[in-house]
Amino acid sequence: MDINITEKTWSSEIEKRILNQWEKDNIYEFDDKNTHLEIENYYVLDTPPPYPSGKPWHIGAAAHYSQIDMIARVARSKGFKVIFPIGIDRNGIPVEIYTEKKYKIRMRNTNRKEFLKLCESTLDETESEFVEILKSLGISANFKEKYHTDSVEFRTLTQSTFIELWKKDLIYLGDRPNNYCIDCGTTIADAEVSYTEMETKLVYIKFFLNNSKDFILIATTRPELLFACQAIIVNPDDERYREKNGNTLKIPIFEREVKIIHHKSVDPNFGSGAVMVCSYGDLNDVQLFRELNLKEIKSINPNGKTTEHAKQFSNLSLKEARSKIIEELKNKEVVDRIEIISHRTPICERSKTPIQIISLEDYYLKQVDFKSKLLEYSKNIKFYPEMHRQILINWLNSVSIDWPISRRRFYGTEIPIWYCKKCRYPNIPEPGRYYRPWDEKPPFDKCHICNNDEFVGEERIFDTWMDSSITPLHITKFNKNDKFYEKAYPTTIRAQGKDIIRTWLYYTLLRCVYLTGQLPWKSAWIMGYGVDDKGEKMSKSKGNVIDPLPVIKKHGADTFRLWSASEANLGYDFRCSEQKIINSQKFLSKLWNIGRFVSSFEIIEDENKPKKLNPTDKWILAELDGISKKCIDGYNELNFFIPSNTIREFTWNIFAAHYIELIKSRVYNENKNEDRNSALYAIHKCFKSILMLLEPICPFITYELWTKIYKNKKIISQKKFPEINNEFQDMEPFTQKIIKFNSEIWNRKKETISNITNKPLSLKDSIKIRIPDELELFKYDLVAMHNIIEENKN
RNA sequence: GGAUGGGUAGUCUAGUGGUUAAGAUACCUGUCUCACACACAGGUGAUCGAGAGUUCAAAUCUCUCUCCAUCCA
Repeated sequence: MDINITEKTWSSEIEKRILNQWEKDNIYEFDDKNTHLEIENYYVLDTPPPYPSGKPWHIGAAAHYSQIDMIARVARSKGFKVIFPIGIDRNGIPVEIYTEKKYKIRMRNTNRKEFLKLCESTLDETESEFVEILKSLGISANFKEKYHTDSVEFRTLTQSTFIELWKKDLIYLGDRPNNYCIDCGTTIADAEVSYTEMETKLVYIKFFLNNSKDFILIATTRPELLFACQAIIVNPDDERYREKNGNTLKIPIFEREVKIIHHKSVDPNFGSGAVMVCSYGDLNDVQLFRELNLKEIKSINPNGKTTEHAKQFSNLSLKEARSKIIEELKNKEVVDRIEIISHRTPICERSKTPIQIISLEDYYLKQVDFKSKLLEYSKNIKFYPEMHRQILINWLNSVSIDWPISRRRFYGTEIPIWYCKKCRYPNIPEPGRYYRPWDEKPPFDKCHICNNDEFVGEERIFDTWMDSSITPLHITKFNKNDKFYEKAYPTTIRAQGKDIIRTWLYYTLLRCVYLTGQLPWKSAWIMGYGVDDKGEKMSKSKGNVIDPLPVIKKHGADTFRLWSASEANLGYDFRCSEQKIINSQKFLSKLWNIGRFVSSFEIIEDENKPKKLNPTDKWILAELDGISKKCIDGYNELNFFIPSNTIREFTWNIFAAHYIELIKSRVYNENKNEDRNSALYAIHKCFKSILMLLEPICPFITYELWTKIYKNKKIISQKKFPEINNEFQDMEPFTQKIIKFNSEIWNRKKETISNITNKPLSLKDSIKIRIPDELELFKYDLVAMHNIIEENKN
């Protein structure tokens, strides 16, 4: 009866040793050789390639990856061969901005090759650290085949698939107004725009009716665009302006005439009820220019300066132009008043700069025409949880322009195009290798159109979503290993956060359906985000972001994983508080100590199951069946909230609190009789099941306890969930009765003051009480547990 | 303005028609009881956001309102 485990608490220090052991045993071997074509049941995960330069890392993201790993472990427990790739997303603006800051340089003033090198080394540094965190969390991904979205291989795929889409006539060059970030110097897609409330001046300007002293007031938040005004619109129902339709007004300073036009989109209650339409103040202006057939006046250059149309105010930054124009308006006494209002402003998601709308030539991928088809396709995706399907549907319904895919940046996959110097025709190379048109000669001699032999390489790169929208193709070896691709595609599941449904999920759907005619995945698992302790989203601007690194270091991976599982209900946001994390750690300690207790008794395996089981043991086995089913049901829904809380509740509040106390006298009994064996059988059966059920959530502690007590590595090599046979189902109703009776006795002892010690009775003191008839079956264990001296039945 | 999710003890979370609304944490009182003081036992604490309706029965279904979070105009 020795305790085999000496340490009194579970320490996360042990995790490092276990990780080494796993690496040595190569326990995820299949994952490493994922070209086993003879194996039938693949489970392919399409996981989010994390972007390594966003620091500090987000605690919600760490929880996210922990849970993705649980998906993989559940699949293994169900007997699937799991393909769990891990990619690192390295393309894009964040690393460029980070590098600019780090070296105090500007991208556009730096040699392109030099700049790319600096970005690469920045990424290498942060990546290795980042991968270590993922590994230390116990992520069972295939790190040996880790991929990078900026590798030659991946970029080849991005370019090849682009060329395929080009050949399908799905890409075109368009000169149209679009979201533009002055700071990043590039066009950006709607999906990359976010919004913030900003205080701004609402300027009331007098516009005079032609050659009269009558004027009407125009309220605008964009006075700097005055010179690009092409119309004034008013609501047709607005009494003030009903008569003015078709009249002309003179633009102050610039002395140009514009018409007043009725339009129902004007809110008469905002400002003065008269709105100037400029190219372009916002997306509404874009729509009005199209609808009213107005002639565009280019107001802002790509460098963020006013154009020559601004006359004496040209070549000024928007801020300068704004203040100078307001000043001049004041001088001319045409400013009626200025109000400060709070205004929802679109900003660049990456640089947080207000978005401008300007016209530039960019490449577009058609998507508007394909919307309804995608809606149809998406019906065949199973969503975990179902409620988040709506986010995709809403986004699909709101897509109104095609996807601009070209970016005027450096660190990304190059657009593989060479323009003929003579006829300007964009020549496209054959797919199959990685091209850098700004740095290399074209792989052809003559222009396809005019036979000229001089070319200019395209300098722009792709939107990074062009890379990450093909992860399902990359991981299934699309166009590389047809046999493997046939088996692995469509993948089993896409796991991601709900915040990137309109980007990553949507773009992947679009591109993969275009390229393969099939859905990229059978199901999509959508996680909510980690919010702060007040329930608000974490963001750098609010300053409430929690860095997971110190938390993981302090409490350990299993604690962190258990916390994440028991805090985050499927698809819902979850709060992050250290107190909750500490609670998870306490449970692991409890489990560890139950393990110490269990480990001190000999093991009776299933093949030696005693013929006759004691009722108490039957009862706990019945209870075990019940909670096993609940856990497995939760796992089937990929909702780790259910098993984590169910296991905790059972282990702590039933198994430890009641069952173990009930059987102590039998298992401590020196006589190795049948009753003792019955208890030993049941206690090990329960404990093994607890470990098996908890393994996907807490792989470290379950591995350690299993190998220590059961002296084999079955929990890893032969992973399975417990079988449920409902053998003793009729015992389940006793649970509440046993708990109630035990509680009664503990209460009674507490209320009774001992004559000897003058204190309440200790739990081991004897007590006179009558055992109710309904608990007659458990009499032996109850008497021993509470030291009951039975009262005679009258 | 629209969409989605939510409002349950001081705090967090479970609970989709049926006995005294569950758990965690915090707080209070005891106990070092041979696995565990990161523990054990006990206790205080909720008119289940507001109002109306359906029903024998509502935290749970319907409607209206209100507040919060997130996303989109």
